[in-house]
This record gives sequence, structure tokens and C-alpha cells, in this order.
Amino acid sequence: MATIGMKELAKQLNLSTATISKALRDSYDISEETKQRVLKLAKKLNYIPNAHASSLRAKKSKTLAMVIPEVADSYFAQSINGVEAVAQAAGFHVLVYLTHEQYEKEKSILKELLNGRVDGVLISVTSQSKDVSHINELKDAGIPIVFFDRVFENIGNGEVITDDFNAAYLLTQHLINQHCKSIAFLSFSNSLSINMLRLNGYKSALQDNGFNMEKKNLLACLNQEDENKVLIEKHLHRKNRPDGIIASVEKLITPLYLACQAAKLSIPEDIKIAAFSNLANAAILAPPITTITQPAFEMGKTAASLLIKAIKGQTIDADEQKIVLPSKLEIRKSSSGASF
Amino acid sequence: MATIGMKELAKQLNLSTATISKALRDSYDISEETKQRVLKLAKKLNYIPNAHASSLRAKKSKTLAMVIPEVADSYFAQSINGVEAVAQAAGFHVLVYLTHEQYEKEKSILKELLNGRVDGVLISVTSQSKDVSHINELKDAGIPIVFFDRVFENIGNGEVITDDFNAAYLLTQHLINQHCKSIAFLSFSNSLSINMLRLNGYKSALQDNGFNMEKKNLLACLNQEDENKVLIEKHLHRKNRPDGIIASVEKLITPLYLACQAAKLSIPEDIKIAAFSNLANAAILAPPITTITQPAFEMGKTAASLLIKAIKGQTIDADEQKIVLPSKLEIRKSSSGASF
DNA sequence: TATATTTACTTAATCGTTTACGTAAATACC
DNA sequence: GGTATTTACGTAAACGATTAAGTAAATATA
Repeated sequence: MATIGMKELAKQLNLSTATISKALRDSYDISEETKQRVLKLAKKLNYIPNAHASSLRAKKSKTLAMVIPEVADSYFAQSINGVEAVAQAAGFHVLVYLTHEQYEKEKSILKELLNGRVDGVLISVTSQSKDVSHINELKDAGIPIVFFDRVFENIGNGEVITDDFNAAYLLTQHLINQHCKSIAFLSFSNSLSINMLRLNGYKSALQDNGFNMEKKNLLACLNQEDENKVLIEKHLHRKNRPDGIIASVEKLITPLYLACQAAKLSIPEDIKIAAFSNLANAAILAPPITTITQPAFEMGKTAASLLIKAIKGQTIDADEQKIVLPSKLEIRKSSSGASF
Repeated sequence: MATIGMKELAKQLNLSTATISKALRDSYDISEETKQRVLKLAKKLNYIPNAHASSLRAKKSKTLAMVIPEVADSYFAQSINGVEAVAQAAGFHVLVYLTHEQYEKEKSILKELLNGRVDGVLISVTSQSKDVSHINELKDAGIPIVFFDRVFENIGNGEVITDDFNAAYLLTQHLINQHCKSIAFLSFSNSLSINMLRLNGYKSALQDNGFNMEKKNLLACLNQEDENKVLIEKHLHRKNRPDGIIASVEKLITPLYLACQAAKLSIPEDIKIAAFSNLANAAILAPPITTITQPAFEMGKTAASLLIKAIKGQTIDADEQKIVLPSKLEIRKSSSGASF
């Protein structure tokens, strides 16, 4: 079946394509009667405008890119939902790109977006990103960019984050309140601002409570679940093993639990645990895990809204440029012994 | 910064845009020397071809759509990774659309894809989809479509599924082997082929073991986690409550566990549980849950490969049109009492 | 040497939509 | 009744890349 375009509509109605176009866009200089005729036939023939032709002409694609490390994490899965909700409502299409935590991939993906494919970019940078030249290239090309969760500060049109410092502080304070004396911090990447914030919140809470931050309690994990389990287990077999652990990212929870099992430490009696996580099933783990939950869906929605605002050329007030959404501490058995 | 196109390259090199285009595409009728000059300048000026212009002209967009119910589920999250991997390798872009389990949305999304925006569509249909006219419209427009996981049979260019019947049979047989006498089946949608297959596998196993399938053991769940917990809990308070439960989809696990807790039934002593799930943390639930795990990543990869093959016009052999990937039964404590 | 072929380009049309500009007819205005 | 304005449409150029067809010069062939 040949797809029908404006030319076909024009022919059938004895009009020019210009008139068709204007009628469809409800231009004031087309008579009401003609508009109706066009609309009717368009509907009857199931006319769908060619997206590429429109985009080419208008230099607008009604499409935005979402560039994220991966979708394995509950956080990103949920944030896609938020982005999609806002985008769909505003008539935008969403291209999803995964960087797999590789800076080079992030760079090449953004490069491909330079020439009109998208009207704007939402990004959560990889754990290896340091250089920002690829971001600046986008800006120079006039493509708005909004960061969410993992951000570079002050170079995008907007940033949507959670209060990571406070969250980590709270979590650490909570463990201290539960009588932990030596709290380990499992991190995933040091270059990531988000990780630094969480780490600093942790350090700050220790300090405020008169504890020394011990280097041996900082454990840098890798991308492989199996390796991490071994790594953590080793840590648990040290003679001055920690009595509290904070997992700064969700993906470390499973290896952490498995390591505790392997080391025959019971949670929370022998060791207390808490994590940053958006797991839907945090409450049914053995034991239920205390978490900081990020408003992933909301963050996706907010970031997309900001981006679309920027795309439309609306001014973004200073207080809107950086939006901090509150995360939530959910205390469960893994850290408190309470039977939630 | 004005984006540079072929016109700019042409001007700087005193050539026509035709020559530029051919040089970049390595046409045989451009001299080697000119090609080098063009390539060099293109690199220097950071030339990126305009995607819409190319797509319009070539009637190819190098883009595919992935239409799925939602990303909340681990299954879809993982399958996106698979799709993205194959697409990226083949130079394709991926548009993600969520239907939120609404048939009308699925319909309107597909309609928008009719006119060239994408070269092909990957879809996992909503639980409410019955009518296939929107699928046929795509086919009529010459856009290949590949189903994965939740399929309509024999109308797409390909289908990628798991052996749902067998998996459910296996799972049911396993519970029977563990001495369950009354096994409930929690389902999510009846119209979905995937659900029918799982249900039939369950029924078949019951039959083969001389059990009667009891209607009261079929529990149709809804989209709300809270409601489902209540629904299941009621079921557990019946006097002839089941002593085994199969959750046919992952999202029912949390409400199911919570319902068991609320009903003060301990797993697996009082009741045995198993589920279809791709949860990364199945092993650390309280207790670890026996699962059928689908090869989500592989399914995404396979479906994308099939689709790209169809897009390229390569023939898809009959034995390739329907691909069944094996899922995996992982027995854990929730159903066996063994301490995995 | 005259003709045929090859080489290396250019010209111009095309993809489908949009829009600045032009225009003929209808209507309004003085 | 003659000019000005409005109405309702058409013409044609543009968006940027691609390609069929054309062409001039260089080279090969007889």
C-alpha cells in the first residue's frame, strides 16, 4: 500500500499541497469549508504526516534523547517511566541510549545527536565521565541538555538531583544511633558527583559524631556482581570488620547480602545494613532492608519537563535550574532489628 | 554556532554538494584525492549528516521502535538492554514507547509510526490487546514488526518467546513434588497469550498428576500492588486455602509475600511459593524465591536481530520466524525448604 | 587522427512538508 | 464607480542529503 501524503490529498480535492498543509494546521487563511473537506479526507485516507519531512523543514524533531548508563538498575527503569509520561503528554518521542558506563560511548552517542536528530538531551552521565567537551559541543549546537541524578554541575540547562549528601548523612546517623561503631561505605565510582556527595554525607556524619573515618572502611566496588561479593566477603573476614555497612548503590545489595551469608554474619544482629535503592521488594528481603529511596519517577518527570521548557525557549529561572527532590529514608529490619 | 552541512563543505572545497555526498559515501566516481580532501575537512569541521534529510531522501530512518507496557518490571528493563545492544551495533536508534497496559495507547502509538518515523517495530503487546487491526496497518505500510514475550501469533515478521507452557508445567510439577495438594495460580491478564500458556502449563501438570483444577485457585490480579495484597490475603484466609502458589508475573511477588506475612503463614513451611521473575535479588528474599527466569537480555537481542534482518529485506526462514528461548527453573527455599 | 571510452566532476530533481510571497476574485469604503 | 482591503487560494522556494543524468576533459582504441 502506497503511503498517502499531502500530494494525494491535494489531487483528490483539487487543491494545492500548500492549501492542504495550511488546512491541517488550521491556518487562518483557509476557509472553514475547505478545512473541513481536507480534515475529512485526511481522516478517511488515514493520512499521517511524514515525520522526517516535517522535522527537516521545521528544524524541530519533537524528539528527545535519554542517555543513561543502563536500565538494569531500578532507578533508571523507573525514571524512564517518568520521562516517557511527560514526553508523551507533550507530543515528544523518546530515544533511549545506553552508555554501559563507558565514557567513550557517551561521547560518540552525543556526537551523533549534534545535527538535528533530537531537540534536547536528558542525561545521567557515566561513572567514568570527566571531560565535559562533549557536553559543550551540544550546547554550542544549541541543543538544550538537562542532567538528572548523575550530573555535571552548572553547565547544562538544568539539573535534577536528590539530596544525596543529606540522605547519606541521615543513613549514617541512623546506623550510629543503632550503635554501630565501625561503618563501611561501599561505593561504585569516585569520579561521580553523586558518589562524592554520598561519601561526604557519610564522612560528615561520622565526624559530627566524633568518629574517625577509616580508609579501610571505604570499599570501591566494580561492575561485576560476582567479584563484588568476593570483595565484600574478604572485607568481612578482616579482624576489625565493620558492624555497619552502607551500600551506596542498589546493585551492591545482592552481593552484600550474599557476602554476609557466606561470612556467616546475621543481619542485623552481627552487622547492620542500609542502602540507596529503589527496589520494589526491599520490604521482603531477608531481612527487609533499610533504604534511601529516590523519587525516580518524579525525577524523570521533572527533568523531562525542564528540558521541554528549555526546548520551547522558555526561560528557566535560577531557582529552577537546579532542582533537588527529597529522597526518603525507610527504616527496616536490616539496620534496626525492628520487625518491619 | 551554525551547524555545518554539505553546502559548507562544498563551498570551502570549491566542489558541488553532490561530490561531497559521493565522497563521503565512498562512491567509485570520485577521485581518491578528492575523497581524502573531503574526509579531512569533514572531520575538521566536525560534520554530522542531518538525520532527517537522509531519512527523508532514503525513506529509511535507521530507527526502530520498542513498544512495551512499562519498564517497571525487571524483564522489560533487561530486554531493553538486549535490544539496545544489537541496535547500537547495527547503527540503529531506538525509540521507546510505553503503553501502560492500555490498548488505546498501543493503537495510537503504532498509528504514529505509520509514516516513516521508524523502519521497524518491536512490540510486547498490552494485556488488553485483542484486536489486531493496528498491527495489520503497520504490515500494510510495509513496516516489519517483531513480537517478543507477549505476542500475537503468526501475524508478525517474527516472534521471540520463552517456553512458557513448559516452564509453568515444570514449576507446577515441582510444587507437586514438594507435596503441595492445592496450588493457586495468580495471573494478571487472561487475554494475553503468554498468560494462557502459563495457565495451560499449570493446568496440564495438575491433570497429569491426577489433580482437579479448582476455579477458586485461579486468582486474577490487577494493576495495583496494594489491592493485590488485599486480594491475595483474602484468598489465604479461606478455609481451604492453597498450600502452594504460583505467581505468573514478577510484580505479584511483593504483594504475595506481604500477604503471606499478614496471614501469618510462613514460607515454605505453611505454604510454598514460586514465581515467574527476573529479579536480580531473588536469592536474598525472605525466603529466597524459586523462580522461572526468562532470558530477557537474550530475548531482546534476538528480537532486535530478527527485526533488523526483516528491515534489510533478508528472508526469515520458517524455523526462525518463531524463536523459543529456554527459561530456567531456579529452585530456592520458598518452595523446597532447601537452604539456597 | 578520428572516434570511443573512461574519469571526475556538476546540474538539477527528488524525498514530503512548510511558508513567504503572489494573485485573482470578492467585498468594503469613500 | 473607482480604489482599498480582505478572502482564499496557488506558486515556488526551502529544509539537507542523495542520485540519475549530463558534460567536459583525459585517455584509450582503431
